[in-house]
Amino acid sequence: MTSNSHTAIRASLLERIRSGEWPLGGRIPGEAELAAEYGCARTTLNRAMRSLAEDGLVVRRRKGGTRVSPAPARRATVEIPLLREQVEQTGACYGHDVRKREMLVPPPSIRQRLNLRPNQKALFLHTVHLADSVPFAFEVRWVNTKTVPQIMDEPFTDISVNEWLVRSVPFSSGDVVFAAENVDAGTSEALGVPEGSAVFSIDRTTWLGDDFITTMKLFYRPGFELRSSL
Amino acid sequence: MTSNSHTAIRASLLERIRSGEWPLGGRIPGEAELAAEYGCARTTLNRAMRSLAEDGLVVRRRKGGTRVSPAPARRATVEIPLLREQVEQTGACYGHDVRKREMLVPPPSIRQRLNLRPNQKALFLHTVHLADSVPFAFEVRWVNTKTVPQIMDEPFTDISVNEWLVRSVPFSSGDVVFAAENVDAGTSEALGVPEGSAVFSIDRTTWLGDDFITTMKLFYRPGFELRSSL
DNA sequence: TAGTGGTCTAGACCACTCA
DNA sequence: GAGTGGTCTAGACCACTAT
Repeated sequence: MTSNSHTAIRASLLERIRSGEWPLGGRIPGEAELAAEYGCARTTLNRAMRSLAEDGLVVRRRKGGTRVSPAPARRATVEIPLLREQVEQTGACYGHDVRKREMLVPPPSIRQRLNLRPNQKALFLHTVHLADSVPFAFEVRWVNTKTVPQIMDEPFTDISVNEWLVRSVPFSSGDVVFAAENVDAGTSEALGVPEGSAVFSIDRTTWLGDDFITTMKLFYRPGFELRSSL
Repeated sequence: MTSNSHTAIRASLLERIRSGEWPLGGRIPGEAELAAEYGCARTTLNRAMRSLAEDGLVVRRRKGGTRVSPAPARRATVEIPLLREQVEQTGACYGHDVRKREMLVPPPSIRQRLNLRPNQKALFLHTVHLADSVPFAFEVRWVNTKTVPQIMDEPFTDISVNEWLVRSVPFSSGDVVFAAENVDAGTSEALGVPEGSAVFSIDRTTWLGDDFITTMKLFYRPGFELRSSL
C-alpha cells in the first residue's frame, strides 16, 4: 500500500466520487477548500486532483471549477512488450528465424510512409518468431537504412530485428493500428495455420524526430489476446 | 505550442536523449545539477523528469540516479469511445437495435465473473450497433441487476445500454481483452457478414469498487481498426 | 471583473538503495 | 553512511473563463 499524502488523497477523492457524494457532472469543491479539509497544502491537493483529471475522471477548468466527468474517458493502456518477453512470459522458449532479408524498392504505400525518394531501396525482412519452436508471430518489416545504416552490419542471429531496433534507437514515437484479418496464403504458411484463420495484427510505424525508421506488420498466431485494464 | 517551464524542460530533456547526448542506459545528471543548469527550482525539474519516467523513457531510482531506459516501454494508450461517438466520427448516422433482452441464469463462466450466486439471474442483452443502418458492431452483454437495479426500468429506445451505463454509473474500473476471431453463425448473421470472417473483438468487464456491474463482448464489422500512437 | 485552477519557487525532511 | 529522488509546504503570481 503506497501511503503518500497525494496518493491517499487521490484515493479518498475517488471514493467520494464513487459513493455518489459528488454526482456525475456535479461540481467538486475548490482546491483551497479541499486542501483545508484534508489539512494539506494546496499543491498536494492539486497533484491528487490533477492525477484524476489525467485519467479522465474529472474535468477541470479555470474559474469553472472541477466537475465529475459525465462520461469518463474509456482509455486503456496496453503494453507492447518485446516479442521475446511476450513469449517468455508464457513460459515458452523464444526463438526467431529470418526468412527473408534483402534490399528492395518498396511499393508506393510503404515508400510514402518511410518518406523515401522514388527508386530508393530499403531493407525488407520477413521474420518468424517462435515459442518452443512453434510459430508465434510473423513479422513483415521495412527499415529505412538511411536513418539506421548500422543495421546493415547486423547478422540478427542472437537478437531479432525487433529487439535490435529497440535497443539501438534512442527513442522513437510512432503510430499503431490493431486489427483482425483473415490470413493470406503466405502468412498462413509462415504461421502454420489454415488459410482464412482470424489473426490479430499490429501495424506499427516509428520515427525518430522527423526521420522515419521502420514500419512493421505483425501477425499473431490465432488465439492471441491483448490484455489491458481501465 | 504549450510553453510552461516544465513542458519546455521536458521537451529539452527528450531532445537530449534523442540526440544521443545521454546514451541508452546511460546516467543522466542529478536533479539538482540540471535544475541549476536550467535555472529553475528542483521541483520544476522533478516534474519534467517524472513525466518522462511515467512514459517509460527514463528509469529513476533513489541513490541510483536517473538513467535513459535501455528498452523504453512500448505503451500505447487506446481510446475506447462510446460506440455512438465511434460511428459518428466516421460521418455516419448512429442507430442501435436491441435484439434480445431477458433475465437468465448465466453460464458458470459468466456467473463467476459477475460474482453471482448459483441460479441467480442476470440481465442478458443482444444489441446491434448500426452505422447508416448497416451493422457496425454486435454486442453481447450481461448486467448484474443487483448492482444496477435501475436498469430494469430503462427502455433503451433513445440511448444504448452501453451509453446508459457510462452515463449512470459513477466510475468503474475494468479489464479489457482485445482479440481476433472467426465469427460463429449467430454473430455472422447479426453483422451480416459471411461465417468465418475475421472480426475484431473487445471483451470488457467492469466493476464499481467490489461490485461487479457488467461484462460485455463486442464484435466489430470486418475492416475495423483500433488506432493509437506511442 | 473576480474566481478558479496552473504553475513556479525556495526550502525542508524523508525513504530508499548503492557502495 | 551518504547520495539521490520522492514528497510536502507556504506563499506567490499568472492565465483563463464564467458571470
